[in-house]
Order: sequence, then structure tokens, then C-alpha cells
Amino acid sequence: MIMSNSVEIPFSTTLLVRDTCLCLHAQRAARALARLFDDALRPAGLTNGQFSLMMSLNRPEPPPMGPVATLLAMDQTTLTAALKPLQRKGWVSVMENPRDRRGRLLALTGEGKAVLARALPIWKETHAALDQKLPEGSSARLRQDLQTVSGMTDETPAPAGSRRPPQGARAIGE
Amino acid sequence: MIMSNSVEIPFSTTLLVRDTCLCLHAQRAARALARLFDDALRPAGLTNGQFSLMMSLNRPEPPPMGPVATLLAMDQTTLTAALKPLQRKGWVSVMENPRDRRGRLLALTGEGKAVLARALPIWKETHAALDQKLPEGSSARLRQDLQTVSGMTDETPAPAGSRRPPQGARAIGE
DNA sequence: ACTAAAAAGATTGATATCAATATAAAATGA
DNA sequence: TCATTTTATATTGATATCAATCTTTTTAGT
Repeated sequence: MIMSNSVEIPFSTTLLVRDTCLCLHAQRAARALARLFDDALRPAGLTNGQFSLMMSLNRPEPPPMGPVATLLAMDQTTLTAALKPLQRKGWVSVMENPRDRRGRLLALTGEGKAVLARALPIWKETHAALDQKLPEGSSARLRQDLQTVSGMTDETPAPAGSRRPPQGARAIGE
Repeated sequence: MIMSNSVEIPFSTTLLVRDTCLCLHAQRAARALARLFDDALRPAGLTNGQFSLMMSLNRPEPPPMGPVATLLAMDQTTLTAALKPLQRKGWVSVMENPRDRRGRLLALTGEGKAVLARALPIWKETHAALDQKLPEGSSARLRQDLQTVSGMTDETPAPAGSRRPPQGARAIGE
């Protein structure tokens, strides 16, 4: 009886995927960098994600949630969840937008700003040390390439039935 | 009364961090790529992480957990958790290592191999499309740079009291 | 062999992540 | 205005992620 065993993937293919998959490489680097910054920021009471989120809220005008989620390239529901512990700690305030009662406006509290200010020098040191350890030019090039990848996945040609509707502008400045 | 308000971080600093932080860029790219591959692999019943994990188990000899966790640059406890749904679905078997009863040996089941085989062409198409959308040469360069970053954070000079002890070799091949 | 130290995983608790879905408010069109 | 659609966000459920801690087993030192 011929029960095909042809579902076997050759080991060479495994090695190929391991070595070439950009998604895998990105996840690994993201995890490694997250640990690096989480460790460094721990004395400040922040994770890398919380640092990035709070830093993105340090603006002249409190932004609504959508643009912040887009800026961080995260799902809107992830942002809702990520805000919870920061609200609980009193570092971020989430208020109703008086001009559009569906929306929320996000802002750092005074204490939130203080926490962020204490974390900033740690970020600077950690990032400087990282830059230094990388081969000359790697840092800027990597940043550029990562930005390209992040941006690319947004710009789906929107085939008339896309599940995820646009969420407005993603820029902080300009 | 002079209550210093000097905890204010200038907006220009926020813009600097947004534009230069490699950790933030890596997290964003990782999230974007994860969504891309998760969407593509959904019909196969796998997430990008499950695909990578299962592919890393497609070897001649069932590996123990430590090296697999190291290969994926994830915490050992994360691997334990990530295996649960795959075990439940009967795609991965976790057996005691007869030669070291502390350890486990990880292997794909027949059904796991079949699932992986069905996912492989999706990965190929998705990755090819991604490569094509990237500027010429970006893909290989990005892969190289990401690898450098992932590797770097391991090689801590181990200051005689490091919390995370070494976990053995990380290579699949050679 | 015995004890101390090291190694391999598992468990718990907190946060992060996203899909699917729900709710409420605003915008649009007739 | 009123019904429909769109937009902005929240909720639920499942998985992912890691720190802290625990158990079991092996290894080293004596």
C-alpha cells in the first residue's frame, strides 16, 4: 500500500528558511533588543515598549489613539491594552476628546514626564553603547532598512475589501 | 517658591528618539512582518512564530529545548509556553530525554510535518513577494545586519554574576 | 558515596499582541 | 431629519513574552 510519505521537508530547506527568513531574523533581533533595553530601563520602572509609547506621547498637543497606534505599527487594541498599566500607575491620562466624543486624547501626567525624564539618560547610554558595538555604518543603514520594511506592509494596494481601514496620518512631526 | 519643572523633555528630543531608536524600529518592523506572515499563513493554521519554531524542529535528530530557545533568541520559558498549543494540536511531541532525564527532546509528529509542508509554499511566496518589494540588495543586507544585532546581545562579557547562564550552542547545522 | 553547585525545564504572574466582535458617536446621503 | 455608513475605541479570548522562582537531575569536588 502506497501511503505517500512525501510530506517530509528536507533538512536543507530548514537551513535555507533559517538563514533567509526576514521575519524570523526580525523577530529574533526584536526580542534581543527588547531584552537589552528592558534590562537597562528596569531601574527606571519602564519596559522598552512603555518607553517608546510614553516618548511618543511627549508632544505639544495630546494625540488620539489611532495615530499613536499607527506610529508604533501596532494594532489599536494592543495600544488600548498597553495603556492600562500606565494609566494605573498614573503616568498617562486618557481623556475624552471634547470635539469628538468617540475619541480619546492621550497625555503624559506630571509624574509620567518625570519617569520619562529619568529614563531618557538610560536610553541614551544604552543606545550609544549599542551603536558603538555595531560595525561602522550599520546603525544608520539598519534603521533605514527597518523603516522601509515597516512602511511597506502598510501600503497595501487596498483591494477594495481590506479588513483594516486606514487610521490617518502616522507622523509625529510635520 | 521654586518647584523645578525641569522634568519637561523637549519635543525635539522626542523626535530624535523616534527617528533614531533601533529598538523601536526593530519592534515596529517585527510587528509589521509578523502581521504580514500571520495573514499569509493563516490558511495553513500557523502563525509566523509557530512556523519558525516548527521549521527549526525539522532536523535529523530531535533537539533539546535550550538550543532551540537560543536559536530563536527567546527565553526558555517562552518556548515552554509556545510549545503548548502545538502539543495540544498534536503537531509537536515533547518527550523525556532518556540520556538526561532533566531534558526534553522536541520532534514534529507526522501531522506536524504535513502542516509544515502545506505552509512552506505560502512562506516561499510571501517571502519572494517581500523580497521583490524591497529595494535591490536590501533583503540580504538587512538580514546580515539583523543577525549582527541578534548575536551581539548574547555575547555579554558575562561579568561573573550574570543572571542568565549560557544555554549551549545555537546552531542547527554545522 | 556525599554534598554542593550547576543545568534543564516548568510554573506563576504580569504585560504584549492580535483577531473577532461590539459599542458609540460622527459623517453622509436621500 | 433620518437611515446608513464610517470612524474611534473597547472587550474578549488566545497566544507570546519575560522575570522570578521552583523542582528535578546531573555534575563536580571532596
